[in-house]
Amino acid sequence: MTEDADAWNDPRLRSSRLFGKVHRLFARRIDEALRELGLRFAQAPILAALQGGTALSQKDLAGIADVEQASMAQILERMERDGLIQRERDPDDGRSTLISLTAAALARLPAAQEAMRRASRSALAGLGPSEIGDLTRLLERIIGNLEVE
Amino acid sequence: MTEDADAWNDPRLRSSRLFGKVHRLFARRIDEALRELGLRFAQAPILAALQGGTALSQKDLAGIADVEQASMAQILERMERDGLIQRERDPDDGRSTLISLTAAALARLPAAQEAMRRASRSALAGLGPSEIGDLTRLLERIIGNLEVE
DNA sequence: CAAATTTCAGCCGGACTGAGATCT
DNA sequence: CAGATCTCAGTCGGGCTGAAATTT
Repeated sequence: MTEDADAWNDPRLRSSRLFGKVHRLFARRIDEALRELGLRFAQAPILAALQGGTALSQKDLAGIADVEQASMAQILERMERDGLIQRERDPDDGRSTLISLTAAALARLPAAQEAMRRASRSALAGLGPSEIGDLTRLLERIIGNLEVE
Repeated sequence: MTEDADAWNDPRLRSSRLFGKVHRLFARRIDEALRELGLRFAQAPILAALQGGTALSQKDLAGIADVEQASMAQILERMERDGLIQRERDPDDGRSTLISLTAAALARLPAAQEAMRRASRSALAGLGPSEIGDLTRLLERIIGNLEVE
């Protein structure tokens, strides 16, 4: 109740909190949908990239998922523990490991896709295609602002 | 390249990834702005709630910041370690602790506010007030969808 | 005493940084 | 040797569950 109390209510500052909240709730909703398949939201970009039996390096996957390599290493470690991926030494480059999905993971892909689509449809219920387009464009403009440093 | 490859590109599914990215980049930008003050983005709701010397319980702060109580306990633990808050037993309810900002934290509030406002202005550069309003409303509708079970 | 509230303790998954090891 | 790739260690901000302490 000091004289600058409402400066904390600047609309830009308020929106900064909303992104985290939407992200948390959205991820939780998708995780719930994937739980019975033994999969997680964070694994989605990997599943998509390696569908059909493709094999990629840890670095490639980090680039695709847009996370740091160390983060990707942790995710892959858990996926290996859970029998979703296998690693093999790259015959052409001894520094690198080639990662691919196991048969068990491949078999779950169609159901995973369907579960994720259902979850994201329910999250965005009531938003028309044009609103989703607007939202996506706004988010991408903000990302553009934040990626220049 | 299987026949369902483009199902991973559903606009709703793609947008689900954008929230996390915006949140990460936005939080990093604000953290950078606050670093010289020894503060963090996650502490902002606490700083706002306790400005002016208010004292609140851990549970109240968790509700205000919209995180679980256990998460708030960790944030407060770090803030106490860094000399930003002090705890005292609530005289009216022995189960509860009253948390308030130290003088050192109070002194940094105006600069922190200014740094956060500058950072969020740069993150949302090029977006007019009506676009920020649209964005906020869309985010709140999504949160509404995700909060009903 | 039983029930409710608050906090604490431990584990998990996801992300970052920075430093080191290993291979090209 | 320089550069690329991966590993390792530490930190952070979230989540969950279950136990302990204290009131009501």
